[in-house]
Amino acid sequence: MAEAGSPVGGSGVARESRRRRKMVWQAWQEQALLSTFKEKRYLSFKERKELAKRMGVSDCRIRVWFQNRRNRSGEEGHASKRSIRGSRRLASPQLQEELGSRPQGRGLRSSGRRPRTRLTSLQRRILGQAFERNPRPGFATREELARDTGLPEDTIHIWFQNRRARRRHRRGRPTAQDQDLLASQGSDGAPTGPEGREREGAQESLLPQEEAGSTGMDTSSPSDLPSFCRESQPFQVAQPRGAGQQEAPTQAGNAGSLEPLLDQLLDEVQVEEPAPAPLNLDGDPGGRVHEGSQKSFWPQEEAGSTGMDTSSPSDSNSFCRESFPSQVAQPCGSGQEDARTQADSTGPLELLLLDQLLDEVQKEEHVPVPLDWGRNPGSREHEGSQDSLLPLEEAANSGMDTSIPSIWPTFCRESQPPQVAQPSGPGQAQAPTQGGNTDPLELLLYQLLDEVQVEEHAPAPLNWDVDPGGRVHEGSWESFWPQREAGSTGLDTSSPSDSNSFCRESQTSQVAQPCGSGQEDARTQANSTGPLELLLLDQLLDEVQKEEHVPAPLDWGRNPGSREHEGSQDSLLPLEEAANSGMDTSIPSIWPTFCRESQPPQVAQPSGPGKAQAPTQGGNTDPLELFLDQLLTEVQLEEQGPSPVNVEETWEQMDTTPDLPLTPEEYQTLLDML
DNA sequence: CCACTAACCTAATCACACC
DNA sequence: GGTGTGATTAGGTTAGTGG
Repeated sequence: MAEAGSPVGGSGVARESRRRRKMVWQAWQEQALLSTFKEKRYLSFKERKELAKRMGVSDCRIRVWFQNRRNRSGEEGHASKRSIRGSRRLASPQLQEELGSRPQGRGLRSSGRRPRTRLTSLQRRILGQAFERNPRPGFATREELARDTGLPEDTIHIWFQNRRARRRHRRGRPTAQDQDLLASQGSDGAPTGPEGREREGAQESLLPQEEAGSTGMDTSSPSDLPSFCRESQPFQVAQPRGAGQQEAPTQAGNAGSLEPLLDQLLDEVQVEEPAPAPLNLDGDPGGRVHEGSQKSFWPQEEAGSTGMDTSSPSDSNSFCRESFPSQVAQPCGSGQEDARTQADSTGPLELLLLDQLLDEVQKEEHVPVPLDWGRNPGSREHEGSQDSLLPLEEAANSGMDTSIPSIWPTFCRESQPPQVAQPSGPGQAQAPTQGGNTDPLELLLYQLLDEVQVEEHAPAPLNWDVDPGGRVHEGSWESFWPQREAGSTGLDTSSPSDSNSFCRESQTSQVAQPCGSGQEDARTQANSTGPLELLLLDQLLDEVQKEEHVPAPLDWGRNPGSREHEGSQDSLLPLEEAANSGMDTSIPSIWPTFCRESQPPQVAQPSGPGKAQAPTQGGNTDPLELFLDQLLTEVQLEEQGPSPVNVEETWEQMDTTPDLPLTPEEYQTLLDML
């Protein structure tokens, strides 16, 4: 979501955090929050959603803010927040009720709560498996799961909280043995605090044998090695402390009977595959956690070397750290660690077989087991929350574009405002095929690009009305409530249903947030899920488009320079400046880049490399492919050694392709950019 | 270093669906 | 009514940021 607030963490190369990027409220936002808080200390789900929508942030931010605010303003009418544990409850509902500040009093009416999410078996399975791997997923992992399941990240978060709580509850307090063990590890039994947390994580992680045993497994088997061992996660040692171990995978068991067994089996299959990244000792199996791992960042230099704009404001680091959903299809699993290790180590077939086995055991009939559903969310489309997902048919009946590639889950399509989800938008995936191009590389390129685009360009309609003209960012609280203003701009301000909105929300974070852990995600995923060529060629297309003064909306997902304007108000590019930079400013600035994208760029595209946007008519001797291959080769050669590209020679070759009217100078420029 | 505070945690509880 | 589980709460901790 294009949150109107700004992220913090712009200074220097900050570490990637397992946490959601910290929000820095703008003055007007804070004013809005305070004002609302004065009136109501508790917001119903709808109110929260509404406020979030108006403020251009996700509602979980609102929830957290109110949570913290209540917690810190106890003196305003509450018993001290420092009240002892036992009396904790006295300060809550009843007191709130007395104060009359809680809307529903005891027992929130259903209308005041988020509609209960009904998880499908598949979603449960996904989450369950993720939980097995890591009961405390970090933000990035939760985002991954959110994408995989089609659930809001917030819901994922809550699910994990509940799951942990219930597991603890079922296990009961640590046994004397456990306590002895813990004591031997220097724990003091406190449930919280740095040591407490660490120990708690250890506690969870030290129980698997017991659980494995309870499932009837041979606990002496090497396969019982905790997942953190298999994942080379010495979190008990390497994890500094506190939340640092949140991502540390534990192999705490599933309370179920057969499921853990099968999950374990799945793990073993994975273990048999190539060894997991052993270098990631920072608690992130795939280097995703970024806890001290330089590699896990999107290094400026790397970005620069790819031609990305690395001159972005200091904030760029932080906004890049933001949630970043991997724009490219992710492998299944709990998180990015899967994206890197599991993706490599677990074949879809294995997942399929095991999933099927799981299905049979669970007698979950009629649940389609997608082949590598992690990469093909389309299979999951119908698996989403019943409350929140709009059935495809319904979406189609409502006039929505349902032809968007299956990579985009239903909730995404749902969020595509009709005026946005036009054929030429993300749906460009069809363009090449419509053009009759049968070139496999190009088709692949288009396909992958479109899938990436579709994910990257998920619209955040909820928030556009917040800032139709960028005014919201000017800090006027008075002008903040935007509904009517948005309406006056002609934007669709019709309030979506709650379920829709929170679905959209789950995705907006994927959209507007440029690229978060993301930047590297985009890159690594591109690397991991697509051919290397994709990245290079994609970049090339970007540059060509820029060169030709064609905005490259398709790629802002990989181009922080352009994506910045989606996020914080600090990074909004004035129209003027945008115009000067060659951007298409004929479209209202509020309309995200991908909207401009819907103005068929492929039509306006001149010939040449830029025509990659449009299907070529050629056959196997497709000039685009020749051209791109040539460039790719040259780029690779250039990377390998100092041997300069022979422009003239290349040009001669290119010259044989009638559709590439680049001059040698232009071509050289192109190469330079690469 | 310290204050501030968003993000996160646990524990308890509510609310609702399902049996 | 019991159970399971998603959602919410209070109260506390963690960690990033800025003074």
